[in-house]
Amino acid sequence: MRVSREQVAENRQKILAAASRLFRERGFDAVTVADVMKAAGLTHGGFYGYFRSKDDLIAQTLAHVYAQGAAAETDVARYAANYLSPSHRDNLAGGCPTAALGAETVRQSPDARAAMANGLRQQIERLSRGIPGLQAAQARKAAIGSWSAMVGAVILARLVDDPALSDEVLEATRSWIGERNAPDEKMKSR
Amino acid sequence: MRVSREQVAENRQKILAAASRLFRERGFDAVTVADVMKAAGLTHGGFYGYFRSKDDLIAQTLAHVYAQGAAAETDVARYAANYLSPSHRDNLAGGCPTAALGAETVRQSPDARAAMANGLRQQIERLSRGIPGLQAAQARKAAIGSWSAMVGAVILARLVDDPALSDEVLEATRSWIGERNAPDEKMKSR
DNA sequence: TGTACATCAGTGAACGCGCGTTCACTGATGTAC
DNA sequence: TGTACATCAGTGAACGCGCGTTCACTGATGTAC
Repeated sequence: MRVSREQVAENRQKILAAASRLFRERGFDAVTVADVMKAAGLTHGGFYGYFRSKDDLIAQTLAHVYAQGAAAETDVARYAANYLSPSHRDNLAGGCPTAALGAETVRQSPDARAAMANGLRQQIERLSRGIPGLQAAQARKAAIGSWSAMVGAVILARLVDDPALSDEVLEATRSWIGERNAPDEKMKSR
Repeated sequence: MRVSREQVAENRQKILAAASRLFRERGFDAVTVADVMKAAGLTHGGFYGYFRSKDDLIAQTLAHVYAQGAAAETDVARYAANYLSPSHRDNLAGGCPTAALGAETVRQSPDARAAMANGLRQQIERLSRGIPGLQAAQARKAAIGSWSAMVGAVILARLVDDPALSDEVLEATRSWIGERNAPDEKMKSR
């Protein structure tokens, strides 16, 4: 049964949205083409009308998720407070794709890695603008360091099975980043 | 053909060593039981004499890799310089298991997560001792923050397809951590 | 210490099963007149 | 604008294939005397 052009465009978005959530939640390998199509309300046979292969879906999903993520610009401390919250840690499917999928992407196709790398460049620039009172080069360095710490902390907090330690990793990293990027408070901590 | 007790113990070590390298290099899902046994010089059928299942192998491999990793204690700056080097980034199979497998471990068995969590506790304590001139609570916080940044930076540097950006992520994070933990140099950077 | 037998580590064929992918078919949409 | 036909998005069965796991068998090791 053929479907209208608008429906095709809409189905494409549904597939990408479903893939985006499922990949983040379970990882690339554990999600099947049939899982994605079912979550998008379709059957698996139609998949190859939209994508050349599962690898193609992975690359396009990453490109899609970073293309729409031009989030509002805040300062690093506020951004980190949200990023390093327990609710973000517990929200795998809806959370940061870099924290959920970054480590697996090393072993994915060149297109998938390129999409992830673009997401990283975008994020470094966004965070650089959110660090006040520093020269551009210093701000960029602080953005990279802060982002590394945020991504690492969420990954560590997620793998830990002890809730107290998991909370501590988030909170300690948030505080540590804050001291580093807010010169006024830095002195008080000593 | 039966084999001596010593040979059994040695084979067990070979299987764990092979699994440890292969898992870090390709991830848990992409490595097959047959791959591991072949790398250990055995055939796949014998696997279930050593482990109850592939999940059991994963958990025991993680426990094994963290049990032997009681590395010498250095200060954080020196540790970070090694950890954030291009050679560590490029050495997936022989590098840090947390950076290679941490993100995937969220979706693994409780035993696997417990082994990873133990590795994290061990690492936090080790790094805490490597931060001079701070109270215990402050040193622990700095250890957690520094470790988050190291793990995050290696993951980001590995996924990026642009060598210059990858090097920059490592170097910026190394420098950023150094400024934070070495009070003398911190002032010069402003 | 030497011999006879029981044990069991390792082998490789075989098993279900689920995956990515293909394909003949269907019927609603889009187009030509 | 209405009608007739071509197009093609979606369906679901089917395909190889490789995976984790099982199992009957082999023959060297360990043990009892």
